[in-house]
Amino acid sequence: MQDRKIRIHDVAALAGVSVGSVSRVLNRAANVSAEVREQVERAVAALRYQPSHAARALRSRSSKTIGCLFSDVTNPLYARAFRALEESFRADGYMLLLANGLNDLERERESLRTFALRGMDGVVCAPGNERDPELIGLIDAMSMPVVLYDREMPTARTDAVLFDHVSGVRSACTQLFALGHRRIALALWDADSRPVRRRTEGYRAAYRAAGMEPPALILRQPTATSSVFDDLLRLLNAPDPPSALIAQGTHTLVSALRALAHAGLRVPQDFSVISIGDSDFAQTHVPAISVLRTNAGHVAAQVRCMLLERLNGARAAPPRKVLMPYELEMRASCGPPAR
Amino acid sequence: MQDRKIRIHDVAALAGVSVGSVSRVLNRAANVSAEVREQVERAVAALRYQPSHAARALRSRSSKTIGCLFSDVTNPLYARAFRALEESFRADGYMLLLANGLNDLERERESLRTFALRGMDGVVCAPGNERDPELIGLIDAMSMPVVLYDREMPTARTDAVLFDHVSGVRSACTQLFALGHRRIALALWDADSRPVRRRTEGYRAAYRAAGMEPPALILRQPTATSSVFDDLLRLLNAPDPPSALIAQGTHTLVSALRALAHAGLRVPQDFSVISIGDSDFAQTHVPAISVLRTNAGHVAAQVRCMLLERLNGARAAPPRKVLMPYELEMRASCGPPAR
DNA sequence: ATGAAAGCGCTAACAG
DNA sequence: CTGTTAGCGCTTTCAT
Repeated sequence: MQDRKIRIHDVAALAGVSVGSVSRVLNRAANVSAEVREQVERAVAALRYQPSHAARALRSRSSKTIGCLFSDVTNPLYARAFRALEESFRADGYMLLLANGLNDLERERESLRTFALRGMDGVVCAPGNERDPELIGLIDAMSMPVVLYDREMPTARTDAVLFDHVSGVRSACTQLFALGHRRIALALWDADSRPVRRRTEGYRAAYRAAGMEPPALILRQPTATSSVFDDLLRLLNAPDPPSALIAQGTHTLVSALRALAHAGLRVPQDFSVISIGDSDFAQTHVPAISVLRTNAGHVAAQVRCMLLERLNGARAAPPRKVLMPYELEMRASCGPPAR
Repeated sequence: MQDRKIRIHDVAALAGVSVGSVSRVLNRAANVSAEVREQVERAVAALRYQPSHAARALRSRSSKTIGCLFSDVTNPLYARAFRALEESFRADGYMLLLANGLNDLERERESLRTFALRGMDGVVCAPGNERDPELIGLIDAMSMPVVLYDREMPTARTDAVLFDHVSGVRSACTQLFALGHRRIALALWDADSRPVRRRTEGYRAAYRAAGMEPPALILRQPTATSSVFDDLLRLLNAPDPPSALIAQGTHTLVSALRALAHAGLRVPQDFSVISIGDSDFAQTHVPAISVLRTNAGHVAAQVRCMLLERLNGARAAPPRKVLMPYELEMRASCGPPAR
């Protein structure tokens, strides 16, 4: 059985001090004599005292909990983000409530409402839809600080960490240009989301910066789990086929590799591949697949920093948007084009 | 801004009733006249009243929160489990606090302590180590109901949902026997965990039941992400090679497929493959890989049921262990052996 | 620096 | 069936 009946009062009694002093020792640790502190700590240890979280939350108006609203933890991107966030908030005594939005507006609204209701100290969220007015209104109305995770919402006056998709894709293209590639295919999901829009932007920017017209080699999948097999094969059999591919997501990557094998193309001798987003698969594939990836730890540290700053006073400061860089890790899947 | 100042008192005033009545309307909804209820509901709506979760938790001793301790959400198995649990508890107003144990004993202990401290109404956990005495002690000492997720802990007197690894692997073997296979390799991680032990057991049982001696075709990887490439290749080049493989985890599966391709074996014409655990990869691979899988939704429903039953009185009932069946979904990766 | 006392907002026990 | 009241366990003034 848990020692569920030991209250701060008992500790005070055993230590021979007042409950106020015990509370002071437990919390800010200022204005307490060394003597009292020691007595209290001894009593706490002896009784195995554990302060009641609920009482604390009620009185201090802080639940020491961060609400996370992601579309789906089953997506490794968010699973890693969650793990990193948990890690970065752990030392501060925060725990994370996780809710899956599943791209369902009503669900996302409900989760946000629940977060408000439960008095989350902060919220990090990545809604499926960046433009729903009700969702924006809800976020703007949140009384606790919110950080948007790679989302930009029209009028939401909140902080955001944004992945630098433009530079990421641009540098991948530039890298491939340097190897001699001129026709690079880009496979994305067809969602009208910031990441997809920005990646397209980076792709075009790279071509323009290199003095070329962006080619019509962008493949758009309807969902994250649809195959690019047929589409890529068509491109490969058309005149003037691509010699390289930048593919978003493991799923796309796998089906693309299958299409390449089917077409009799070897990686990297005949065709180069870069994946957006790292995975065990990309790492252990033979040849290992080059990837464009963000550092979940860095991103989480940034989120933590923004949230804690707001919590420590800067509630009304203007919203900040921080751009997180992509790293391009070149592995064996890239080489000069065949010829 | 959130309407953070509206208290139950305000609602009572507006509705012209007492706070007690408001509370009754909000909660059990018994012993309230239709008239009062309507007044209260009107007032709640008008004021957009949201009861304070902290106050509720403090007074009613229920946080409406379930703690989940999994080794790593980054593992799709647990990500899916979490999502299913969230779904099954949502309707009851529970939210889930998720902690990653990362197979680190100290971390797991700390998470469990935090769960206790924060007054979780229930806990579902899958510790990395099933035998650590301190962890067992901690779990036994939890004051709220705990459900072990595919773990068996020596003396922990808690409920558990257990996957039926024995029957699962046995049926996979039997299925392969029926196709004509006699030499089936089994690739597992080398963890001394219940799942691994049970799978081995099922494998042996299948052979014995078929009147054969279990062959020395079990491969053990040190970690979940190590490759089986070399080991499988060695087996394939040895005398009397296997004609089928049952592989645990996507990682193992991928490296195994690579080894098969390397050895010039086609799936399923020359070699059959069954994966333990489903994945996008298994589904979209060509040929699609047969899988042994559990239904996360059913499992979650079972967990919910066990937890709620305890919460509704049966606190002291003897611990129950429920075996969850594996489903064998045969896909294109299996066929009769070559010859 | 410390103690006493006043709540935080709600539920539950008890009157009526 | 409804109102009143006493806390849940803690933090935080306010005196001292």
